[in-house]
Amino acid sequence: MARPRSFDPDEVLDVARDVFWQKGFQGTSLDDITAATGLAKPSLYAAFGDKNALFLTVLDRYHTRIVAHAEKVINEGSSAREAIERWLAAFIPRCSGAKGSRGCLSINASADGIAEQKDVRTRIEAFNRKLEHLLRDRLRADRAQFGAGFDPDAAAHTIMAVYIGLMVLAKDKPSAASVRATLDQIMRLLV
Amino acid sequence: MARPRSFDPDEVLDVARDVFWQKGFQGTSLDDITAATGLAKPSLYAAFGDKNALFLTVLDRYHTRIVAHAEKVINEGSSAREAIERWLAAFIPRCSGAKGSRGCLSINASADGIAEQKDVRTRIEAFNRKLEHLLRDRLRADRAQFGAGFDPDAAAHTIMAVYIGLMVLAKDKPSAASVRATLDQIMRLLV
DNA sequence: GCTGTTATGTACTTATGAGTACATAATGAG
DNA sequence: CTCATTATGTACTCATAAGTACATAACAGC
Repeated sequence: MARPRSFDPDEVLDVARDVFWQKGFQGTSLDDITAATGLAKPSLYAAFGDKNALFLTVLDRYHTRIVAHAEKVINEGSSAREAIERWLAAFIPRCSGAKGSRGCLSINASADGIAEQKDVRTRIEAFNRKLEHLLRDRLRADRAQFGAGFDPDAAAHTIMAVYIGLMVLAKDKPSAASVRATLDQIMRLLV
Repeated sequence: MARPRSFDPDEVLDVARDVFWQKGFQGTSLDDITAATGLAKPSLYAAFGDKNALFLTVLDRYHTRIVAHAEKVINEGSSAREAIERWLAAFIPRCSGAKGSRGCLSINASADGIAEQKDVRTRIEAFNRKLEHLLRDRLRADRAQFGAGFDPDAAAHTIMAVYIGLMVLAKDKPSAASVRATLDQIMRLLV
């Protein structure tokens, strides 16, 4: 009924995500995004609103995908311990070597000034809470698989802290073995 | 021999540090700093160079102080375990409640775009490495205080990951009890 | 083809922020 | 007191980046 879009919004959002991921929200200019996507500013504004709204959309997609994956992996199989180990191990390639050096978009945003905005802060906190609850609920459900002194809630929170710490340390491009060794340490808490 | 400074550079650096700490490097304008310090831009430039150089000076001071404190506490007393616990416990007020919400200047900088600069990245990595080595060296020196399967290097790295993770999670203003519980989990690795 | 509608590209406005020129003020030396 | 020297405050320049006005292009329906 009128001129159609010349681009796929999903593809554009993925490209924008990569730019934000690498440069941070404040470090990214709209010109960076127009250059990466090939779109002109008016097209971006028409499709996604201003820079803030675009970032929120990107961040939501990022969160949604990670949560969906976690929801699946953490609840898979009969052993809570093995499920969580599989989930953590899957992050090794993402927080070691050159590929890891960009860290995690959400955690990067958390330190960026953008997180002063309520909208962003709320989303990041909800994301952290969601992951922690997935871990906690699985550990609680299979509480019987662990020893007497085991505390599912504290363990879940500690795994989150390590997960986040590794994502920050990822910027130093550690070896996969180094990350693996840290995960092994953490797994010692799940007994 | 000429007109003297009207301000104490150390005080100004502390104020500038607080502004950078709260708003991040990219989120801080020189006007923010002039407003907070009461100094005009030419005075800042004459005393500390440009925004970059000022930030590097601030960051170095921050790192130096934390390392000096760690060097003292971690090597104090006969028990490596207790020394490290004391060191970690001292951070509880800094990564819980309202006071914790600014996190750690160094870790914030790590996610800020400023860390793309070699100068900054190098300093942050050296700082992380230094803290980790203090932990590692103490654990190695008192290796005999721990069990057969204990791995000082892996333990040191894991403590660093948790430390960093807690500093990031600090922005969510967790309770001191929550942080304490996580430290208790980590201390279970030092046996 | 013609028309209404929506997308696109160019070129702008506007704001903000880094950095500086220059005139002035405050000191110590003589 | 006078001068050389260094600090300060005002007011600027210049670059960058967000957001937009407007003319034009591409489609659907008639």
